[in-house]
Amino acid sequence: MSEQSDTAQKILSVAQRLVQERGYNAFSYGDIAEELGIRRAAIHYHFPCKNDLGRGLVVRYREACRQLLQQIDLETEDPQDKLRRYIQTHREMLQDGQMCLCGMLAAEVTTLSDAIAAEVKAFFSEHEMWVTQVLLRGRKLGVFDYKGQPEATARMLLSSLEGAMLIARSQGDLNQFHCVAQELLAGLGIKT
Amino acid sequence: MSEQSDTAQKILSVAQRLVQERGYNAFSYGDIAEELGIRRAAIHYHFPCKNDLGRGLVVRYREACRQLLQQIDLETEDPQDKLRRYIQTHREMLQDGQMCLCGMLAAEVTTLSDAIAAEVKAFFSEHEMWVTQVLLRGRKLGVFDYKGQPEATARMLLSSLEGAMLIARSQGDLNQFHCVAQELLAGLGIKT
DNA sequence: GTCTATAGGCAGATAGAC
DNA sequence: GTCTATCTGCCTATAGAC
Repeated sequence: MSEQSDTAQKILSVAQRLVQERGYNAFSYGDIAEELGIRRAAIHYHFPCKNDLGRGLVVRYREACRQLLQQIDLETEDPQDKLRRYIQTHREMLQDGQMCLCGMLAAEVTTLSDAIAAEVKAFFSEHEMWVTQVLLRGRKLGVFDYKGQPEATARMLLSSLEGAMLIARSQGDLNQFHCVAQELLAGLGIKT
Repeated sequence: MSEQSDTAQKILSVAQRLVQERGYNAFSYGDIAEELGIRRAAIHYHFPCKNDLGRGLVVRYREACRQLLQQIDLETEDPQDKLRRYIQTHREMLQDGQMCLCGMLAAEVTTLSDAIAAEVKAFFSEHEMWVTQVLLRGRKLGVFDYKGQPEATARMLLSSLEGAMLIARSQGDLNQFHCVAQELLAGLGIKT
C-alpha cells in the first residue's frame, strides 16, 4: 500500500519532521520546498492542498507505527520488554526534539480537517488496544501488578507518555521524561 | 500587580480562550478584534506585538493558577481533596473544549519567543512543586500510598493530566479523561 | 514532474488623524 | 485609546509553459 513516488516520500518525511518539531500550523510548503531544493508548485503536484498532505502524513505514520508494534511483537514475548521498547521509541523522538506526530496534531485538533482529525483519533485507539493487550498478558503471566481495567491503565500510560514528552521538551530536560517512564513501570510493579 | 486597562483584560481573555482552543499559531489579532468589535490597531496599542500578547497571556495565567492553588490550600487541608479539586479544574477546561494554556503552548514551544517559553517552563515547575507538597503531606498523613520520590510521582501526575486532556479532546470523549483521573487516584491508594 | 508567474487572501505591524 | 489607511511579507493554491 501507499505506493508513492520518491519525491512524495521525501516531502512527507520533511513535513513530518517539521510538524513534530513545530506543529501543523507552523510549517509551510515553502519550508519543505526550501529544504528539498524544489519549488512550492512541485509539492502541490503531489499533494494538491495542505489537508491532503496532512492526511498523508498521519496515514503513513499510523502504518509505520503498526509495523513497529508488529516488530516488537515478533522480537519479544515478554510484556515488560514490549513496554520498555515502546517507551524507548518515544524517548528517541524526544531526543530529536520532536513530539509524537499525533500528540502534536491532537493539540491542534480543532484546526484540522475532519479527515485528519479522524486519523488522529484512530491512532490513539490503535495504540490503546495494543498496550491493553500487553498489560492483559503481563498480568496473566504475573509480571505486572495493577488493579482495575487494563484499558484504563493503558489509557493512563499513553496519556502520561504524551504529556511527559510535552512537558519535558518545554523544560528542555530529557531526564524528566525518563523519570516519568520509570514511575510508570514502577507503578506496574516492575523493578527497574 | 498587572494593573491593565479593561480593554487589555478583555483582549487577554479572548486571546486565552482562542489559544486554549486552537493554539498560539492558529489565532490572530483579527480574530480578537472581530470578537470584541474593535480594530486590529487597537489591540496593537495595548500589545505592540504578538510576543507581548503571548507573554501577557502566560503571566496572567500563572498568576490565576497561583491564586487557585492558594484557594485550594485555604479551603481544605485534606491532600485527597486538594488533588481532586486540582483535577476538577482540568476537567472543567476540557468540558469547554479547551486545553491547559501551558500544555498547548508546550506543544508549540519551538515556535515561541524565549520570553514566552521561559514562562511556560516556570509554570510547570510551579505546579510540580505544589503537587509534590501535596503528595508529601498525603504520605505523611497516611492517606496516600506510593513508592519512590514524590517529585517523580508529581511529574507523572502532571504529565498524565496534560496528556489525558490532549487525547480525550482529540477522541471527543470527555470520559477518557475521567477514566485516567480515576486511575491516577487509584494509583495513590485512594479508594474512589 | 517540475518550472515560472501570479492570483487572492490574511498575517503582523506602523503612521497619523481624531 | 481607537480609528482609517497602508505597508510588507508570507501563505495556499492555480494556470500554463517546458
